[in-house]
Amino acid sequence: MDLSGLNPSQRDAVTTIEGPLVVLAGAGSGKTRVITHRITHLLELGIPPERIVAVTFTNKAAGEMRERLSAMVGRRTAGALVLGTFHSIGAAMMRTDPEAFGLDGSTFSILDQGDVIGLVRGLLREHGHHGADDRRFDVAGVTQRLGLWKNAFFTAADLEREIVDEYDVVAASIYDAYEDRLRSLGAVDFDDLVCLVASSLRRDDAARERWRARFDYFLVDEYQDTNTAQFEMLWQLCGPPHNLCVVGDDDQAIYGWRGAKIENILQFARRFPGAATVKLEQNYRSRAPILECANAVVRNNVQRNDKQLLPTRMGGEPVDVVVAGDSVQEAQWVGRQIRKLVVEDRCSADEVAVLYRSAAQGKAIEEQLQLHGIKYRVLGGQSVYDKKEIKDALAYLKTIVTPRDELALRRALETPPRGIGRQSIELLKRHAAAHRLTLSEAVHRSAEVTGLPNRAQTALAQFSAMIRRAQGRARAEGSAAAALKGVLEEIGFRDHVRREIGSDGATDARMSGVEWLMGAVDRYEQRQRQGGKNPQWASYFGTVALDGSSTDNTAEQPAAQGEVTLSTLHSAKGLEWDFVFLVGIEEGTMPHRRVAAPRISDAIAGDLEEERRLFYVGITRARERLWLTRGAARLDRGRELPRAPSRFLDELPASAIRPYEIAKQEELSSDAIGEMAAAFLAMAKPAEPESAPPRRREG
DNA sequence: AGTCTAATAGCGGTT
DNA sequence: CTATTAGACT
Repeated sequence: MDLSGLNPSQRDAVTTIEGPLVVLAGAGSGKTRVITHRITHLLELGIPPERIVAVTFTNKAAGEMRERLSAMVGRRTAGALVLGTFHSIGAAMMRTDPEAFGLDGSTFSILDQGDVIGLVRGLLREHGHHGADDRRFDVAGVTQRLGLWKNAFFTAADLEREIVDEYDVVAASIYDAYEDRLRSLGAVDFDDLVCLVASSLRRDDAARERWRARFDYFLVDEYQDTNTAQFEMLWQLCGPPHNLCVVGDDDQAIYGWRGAKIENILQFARRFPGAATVKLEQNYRSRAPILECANAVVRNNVQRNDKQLLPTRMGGEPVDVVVAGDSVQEAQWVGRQIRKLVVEDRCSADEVAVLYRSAAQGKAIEEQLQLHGIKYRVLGGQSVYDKKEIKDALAYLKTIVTPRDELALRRALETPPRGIGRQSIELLKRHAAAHRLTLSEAVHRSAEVTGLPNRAQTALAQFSAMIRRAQGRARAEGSAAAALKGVLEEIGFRDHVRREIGSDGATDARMSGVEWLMGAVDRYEQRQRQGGKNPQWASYFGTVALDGSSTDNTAEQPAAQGEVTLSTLHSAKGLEWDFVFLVGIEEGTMPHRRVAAPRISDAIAGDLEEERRLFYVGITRARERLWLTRGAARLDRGRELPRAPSRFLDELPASAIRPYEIAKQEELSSDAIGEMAAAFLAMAKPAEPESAPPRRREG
């Protein structure tokens, strides 16, 4: 093992193999190198790859790590590592050994957030909570509570201590019913993928021993963002001698709102007595002024391990603190700076990022980049799989290949509207229950169901025949993708989408998303068949449900060269760029205003220290230069309201920053030039992808 | 049952 | 301004 490229602390982190170890890895301290070297080291010691478990925060990170390791130890070995998120590893365990985790078989479906909200809405109705139909009632406030309680392993009896507000009351009243409904649907939610593993292993000695015997070494990245259930899963899986290495940074804990416990990393040594600690404080990423800002900001937090980022890259420009007249001007200014960097200074667009607190802020920047003809990609925000048209199309595919998926079938029956409404589905369900049939079987025998309106009867017969044909075709041609395509054409899916959203341009954009989906399905299917296997649809849909990273249609294509990155601060964790713009550094946005003004639907109140860490994460993404921008006013519900600078700006050291005020004059003249240039480019070479807008704006 | 219109309340982050 | 939804209408 060549350790010459590592500093002494990094070497310790790589070579301390036996027993518990916590690596406190400051931003930019070479954490990724440490992790890949550590795994390589384990493999060189002769540990079989399938006995090493490495947990990452996202599936994307897992993919990148596998890629990196492939280059170091070969594709075969890297492919054999148990590498993924807590959720994906849990899902894999549950498919391997479903009985151990209280499941009927390996074909369970995984519900995403949207599915869960729909299911809970139904339960609330059934339980007579008509308040849930009140538009001010936030169903997500209930699902959030259900998830947090489940992750804390509360029983219904434990809940009495938890109830303090009306959302607690509502959530508690359906706590058990929710679980029952999941099981009766043969479904699990995201939390179950971790919780069922943890609680089953805790309860079942045989299963615990069986699973413990499979793995020897554990590594968890981003440990500061793990929750109680994830800790428990880890605790159950890695028995003594606790060969567990966790890597993280308490200053970058930003998922408290979803139940993550910063205490997991702060008190690691208490939970694992005798644990070794390694601190990585040398920063190899950012210029000194950027680190000065980062250190000065995060020092204001109380709940943290005291540490500093020590610069190794001296010199560099001060951090620019920029104020614009309003948010539009801010976006225009950022757009122009990026054009200067990318077009005039010929910097690679890959080295530029615009980061913001909430996903919606990206839109204004997108518009500006389109104006300048600069390509970009968007991280964070809604996943493609959360979009309605994608979920609808997927529901048809599931109806064809996994007809037992009741939620999907119901969705397919209702879209597009064909005279089969909630009432008819209720009748079908009752018939199914009475005759011990699945809903799908009841649909195919709808003639036997009494009480259905004529219109529904006809529609059901048609639907049934169509699905049967599609299933036959999928089998005969070996292509479910082709069968799906046929069905979508048959039901006039395109017209349905157009009806739902109105405009033609937007319809094109959405349909290209649907086509992308069919392509992805087809690729999966062909890959499986070439390998001589049949497609494992339940597992494929599980992967899809867990893949939140794909936020645009090009996700599966090789990364195009030269794209500016737009990202939420949460999604930017772990990434870095030469040039970073942090926009909207205003009170109410950063820190978010829900910290100061919480809602009763919030299951976890906002946390100012967490907001500060988020700001810190943003600052430490930058290698060469950093701009912190804000508007003195911002459009709020159609009204322009004044905005105060973020309190975090006051925490920056004067010696490391350079204030700048955008002049009205500058904004007007340069913008006009920008527009002319963009228009000229678009006209001069309309077919050239370089100058064409990368993403269609809708409408 | 499904469609259309009008009103209204909302603008955190994600596996 | 926008997405969402309640309620009237076909």
